Amino acid sequence: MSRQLITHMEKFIKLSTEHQQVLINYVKRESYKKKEIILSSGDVCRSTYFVVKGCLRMYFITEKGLEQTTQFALENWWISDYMAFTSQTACGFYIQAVESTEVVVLDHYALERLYQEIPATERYFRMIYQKMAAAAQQRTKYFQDFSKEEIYIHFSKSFPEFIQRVPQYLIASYLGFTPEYLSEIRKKNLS
Amino acid sequence: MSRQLITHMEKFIKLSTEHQQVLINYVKRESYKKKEIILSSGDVCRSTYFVVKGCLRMYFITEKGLEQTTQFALENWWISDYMAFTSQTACGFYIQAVESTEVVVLDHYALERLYQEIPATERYFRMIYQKMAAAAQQRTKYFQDFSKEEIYIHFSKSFPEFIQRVPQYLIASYLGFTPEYLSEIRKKNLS
DNA sequence: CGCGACGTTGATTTGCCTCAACGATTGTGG
DNA sequence: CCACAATCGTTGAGGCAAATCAACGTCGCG
Repeated sequence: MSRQLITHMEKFIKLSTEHQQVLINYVKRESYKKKEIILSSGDVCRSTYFVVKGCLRMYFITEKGLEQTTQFALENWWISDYMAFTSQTACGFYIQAVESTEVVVLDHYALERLYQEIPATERYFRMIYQKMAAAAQQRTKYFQDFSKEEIYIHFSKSFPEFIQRVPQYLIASYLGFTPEYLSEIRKKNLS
Repeated sequence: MSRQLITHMEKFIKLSTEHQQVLINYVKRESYKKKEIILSSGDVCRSTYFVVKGCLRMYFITEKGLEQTTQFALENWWISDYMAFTSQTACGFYIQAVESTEVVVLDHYALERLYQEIPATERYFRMIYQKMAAAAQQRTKYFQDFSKEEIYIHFSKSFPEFIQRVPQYLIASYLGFTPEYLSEIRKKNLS
């Protein structure tokens, strides 16, 4: 149900039952199987996705032809290509289900209507984007401060659930190094 | 004057002259000389800064004791440690003037009042943070896709004004490599 | 004019990648 | 339910991009 999105929004703003109904009418629910592609590079990015259950990842294809993961989204996270979503143009990323995943889909047109009909949603997304900007600053800091080995150790302590749920080669791809090197790091740090 | 901030906001939202006055009463104007520190790591991050004229940079001190630049802010950009600003806690970055710089300062308390008194500001900042999130995604992509040499070439083409205004060792620090290596790249690519 | 900040150059070192090969585990069709 | 294939993780040899270290120009400013 879209209930979970409403619960999440109510951590930030109040929504009357009437407004909740408006919201529900504007969103879609979708399910994806493991490895299914939700959005392809080159498509117009019409939607932003809220993960209800499961895990998505965002990646792109490098000049050398490798998949490079840039983000994961677990439960209660939003994910999209925000540059392409904002301008409703072709996006430069893929979004794929890491596990079988249920999402709430909010498309650009519906969101603009929401902002008009429920001004409080403007506040909600202001806070969500603010958290994203903050997280990006922290991420930049860690990536510049630490060696690849330290990045892995820091990541595995900060987000142990990812180590459980996500295959190692995707972790490596996200952290910016090769599966081989990750393997070496793990051997050195076995506890 | 704070006029420039209002002009910037009016690219995104409408403000009555009355609201403009409210805004002006909530912000401060400040000037900083070249190399002056605006915010220190460890301070509570009470404000967000809008650059009217000049250039600021954000950096932190690495474990090895080096200054690592994470962001620049030219005219019409906002800058702050958004994690620390949101929670009103000690920040992990420094903000320093690269040139002599004039800013509009908006502190946390004033901003909360603004959101209440002028709901449209919520929309404005939603859009600003959304742009930041989008920019962070693009930046992550470039940094993972390109070699350091390609990063420099891409950066110097995308933001030629930085190459003019900002000393090379700060560019190097921002792009994540040493001044020596930057020098080598420049020699190879002189046109 | 002199000093400190900035940029350059070259020799050496290293963190991490590339490539290739081989186990282990998972999934799938017969 | 087994055989076989694909996917995933590990290991090791060799190589390269970029860092480190040290020394030396050069420019702008007090």
